[in-house]
Amino acid sequence: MTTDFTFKINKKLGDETLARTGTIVTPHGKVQTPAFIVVGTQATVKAMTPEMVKAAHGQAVLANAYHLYLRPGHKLVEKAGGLGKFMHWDGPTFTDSGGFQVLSLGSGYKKVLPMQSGEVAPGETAAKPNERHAFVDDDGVTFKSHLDGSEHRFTPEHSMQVQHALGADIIFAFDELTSLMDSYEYQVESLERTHAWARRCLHEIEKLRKKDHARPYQALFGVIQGAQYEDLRRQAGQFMGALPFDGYGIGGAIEKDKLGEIVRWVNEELPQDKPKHLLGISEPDDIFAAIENGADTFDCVSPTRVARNGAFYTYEGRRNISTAAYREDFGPLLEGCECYACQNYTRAYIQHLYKAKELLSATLMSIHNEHFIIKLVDDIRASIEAGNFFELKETWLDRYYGSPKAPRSKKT
RNA sequence: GCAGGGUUACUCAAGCGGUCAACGAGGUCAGACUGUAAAUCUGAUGGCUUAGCCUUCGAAGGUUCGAAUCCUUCACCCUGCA
Repeated sequence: MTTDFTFKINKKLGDETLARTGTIVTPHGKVQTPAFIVVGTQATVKAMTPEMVKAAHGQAVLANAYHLYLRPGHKLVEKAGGLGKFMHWDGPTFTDSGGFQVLSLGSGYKKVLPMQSGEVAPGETAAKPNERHAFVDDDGVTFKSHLDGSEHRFTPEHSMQVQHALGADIIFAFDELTSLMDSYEYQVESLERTHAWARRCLHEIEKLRKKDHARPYQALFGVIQGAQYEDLRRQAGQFMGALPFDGYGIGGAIEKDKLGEIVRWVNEELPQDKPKHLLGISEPDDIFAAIENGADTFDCVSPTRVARNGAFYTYEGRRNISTAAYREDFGPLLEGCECYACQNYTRAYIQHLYKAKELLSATLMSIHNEHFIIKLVDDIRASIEAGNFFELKETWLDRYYGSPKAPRSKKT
């Protein structure tokens, strides 16, 4: 079995930061980092074809093991020739482990993913047992399917088997994602569990790699948890850093104000020569903060979700297309933008599509938003190469968050 | 001409003596969305000097402590019978 997965650092910004550029090589192609990885949970980037994703300069796509296990089934995807072949995406692919659903269907059920600390009694979790769809124990997680209520069990071994069948180039260890609403005591307990699971994932993937040695190598990324606590994050970085993962995910409950710090804590403990993926983040200020502190890749549902719900990115902040001001605006979503939507359609037309609930508005807005965030990360990569990262950061963020009417991202 | 039914806010539509500035839906306006239970959710939607006040339920008059709700007349619409 050959390890056709490598990561090479191309350029470090300097000694004062952890920012760097690099190249991840996978069996399905390269990813130039920093890179924004487009999310396609159910083996589709919602409202977009893979060709559109490519045209928006998407380098890789991330799908979800939990969703594909439930439907259409990981075995079916395997029969189809794997995730990429199944969805007609020939570039690099990632899969998430189902760990996020431990939170979204469990502790954080109906609470989304709060980016601020809450107050919960010691030992408590955010959601009460009777209001959740996922139940964690030391061995794994029992889910009630959001599709039909049927019961399913995910263990670290099972997540590896599912992700192995899906066949993505980069897969994630099964972790427990906690909420900032959970108590410190619970975070400690959960972290121990995630670490025990990490070892089991490594063990299982080794078995699977040996069994199917002819298959392309799947890189396994361990996930760093520890919520908003420096001691836990550093401890997690040390523990996971000592294990033979191909890269690392930085996940879980991240307090927005501390995002840069948290990424730094973790990256100061982890081996420098491994790629770091920050899970589920794409707000511009967060991206700058994360890259400055050593994150190499990101993924996030936000660009497409927000697009479907009528918001689009501009250099002056995020705007809602439905607003009356755009009714007779015959300019593009963003002046000068090179995406397909901006090259061919007007705000007035897209507003009409959105208000008429026409599917095409989701497509056009998604194309624009993905293009915008991908380009932001691409521009940041170029600025690191050129040595003007901090100039870009200052002017870009000032314009985005400082412009009138721009909705400032929540600071609480 | 006779008999019956109807007219409520931008639209549709509840209400049938006080708890009604008036349910609900749509529309409109604004906002949120960070490893997707999300093409979803939240708020506002008569006016104002907004913990209160003022003006509204086809029009005018009346009954009543009190009327969108009851009575009278008028206007317009619908359905039968002539």
